Amino acid sequence: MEVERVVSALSALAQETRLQVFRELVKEHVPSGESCASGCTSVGGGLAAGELAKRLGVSASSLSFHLKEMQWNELVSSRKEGRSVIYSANLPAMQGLLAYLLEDCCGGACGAAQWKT
Amino acid sequence: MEVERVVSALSALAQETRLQVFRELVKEHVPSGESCASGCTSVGGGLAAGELAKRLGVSASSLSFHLKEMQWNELVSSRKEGRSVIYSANLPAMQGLLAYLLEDCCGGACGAAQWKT
DNA sequence: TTTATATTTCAATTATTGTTTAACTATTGA
DNA sequence: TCAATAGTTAAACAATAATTGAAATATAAA
Repeated sequence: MEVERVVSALSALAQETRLQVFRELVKEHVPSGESCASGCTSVGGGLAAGELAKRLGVSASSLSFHLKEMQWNELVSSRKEGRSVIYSANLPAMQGLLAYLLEDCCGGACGAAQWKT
Repeated sequence: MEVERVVSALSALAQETRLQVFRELVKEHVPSGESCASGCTSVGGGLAAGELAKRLGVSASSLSFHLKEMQWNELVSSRKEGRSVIYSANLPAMQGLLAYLLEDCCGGACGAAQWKT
């Protein structure tokens, strides 16, 4: 991963609303392959933009701005469902970012911290 | 770690010059307890502000601005040596940040990614 | 259809960041 | 002491980023 992309991805997380968005979406994540329990409303996991806005207490348009930023950086992806847009966390992207920081910014120097598998 | 501090630390890394500074400093890191090889100029590891500025090709004052930001976020620390100020990476802080992201932002969901010890 | 809901887009505005230049402080060495 | 070196600070400016409110788009429901 080149420094420029890393900086961009970090910027996408370095903002209160966006970090909260990511945390909410991780909570709602449903591992691919697994089906969710009965009563589950959003097949495939994720949250509608409106639900996110409600939970975080931000305006729809402000949230939309932030989601766009995160999507550009591939931290989240979206799908349309009815009249909602469901956003979900892109965990592999986060893994990639963490792997870079661990390897390139902690290096061998960060003895205790290792990436397992 | 509370979200606010995490956002602040991420912001400190989410900038080209500052990320490069951190990478340079990690390269120059000398694990505490270990002494460096003969010919080693900077006992304790780290780099002088001027040397950093030269390597990254930024002005002294601009670098100083960025170093202050990083120091505020405890990503680097400094000591005075003669008329130089030697900066070094604060790896435990980086570890803490990565631990937070791994646990709170990848959660159980980030199956493959684990923090070892 | 018409109306209501969900979300995005745009323009205007405000707030936050980063760069530059010049002045300032501290330390060393002639 | 005086000049040179190493860094920091502060003010002015430029560039980016975030919020707001209104208008636009798309889908669903009456």
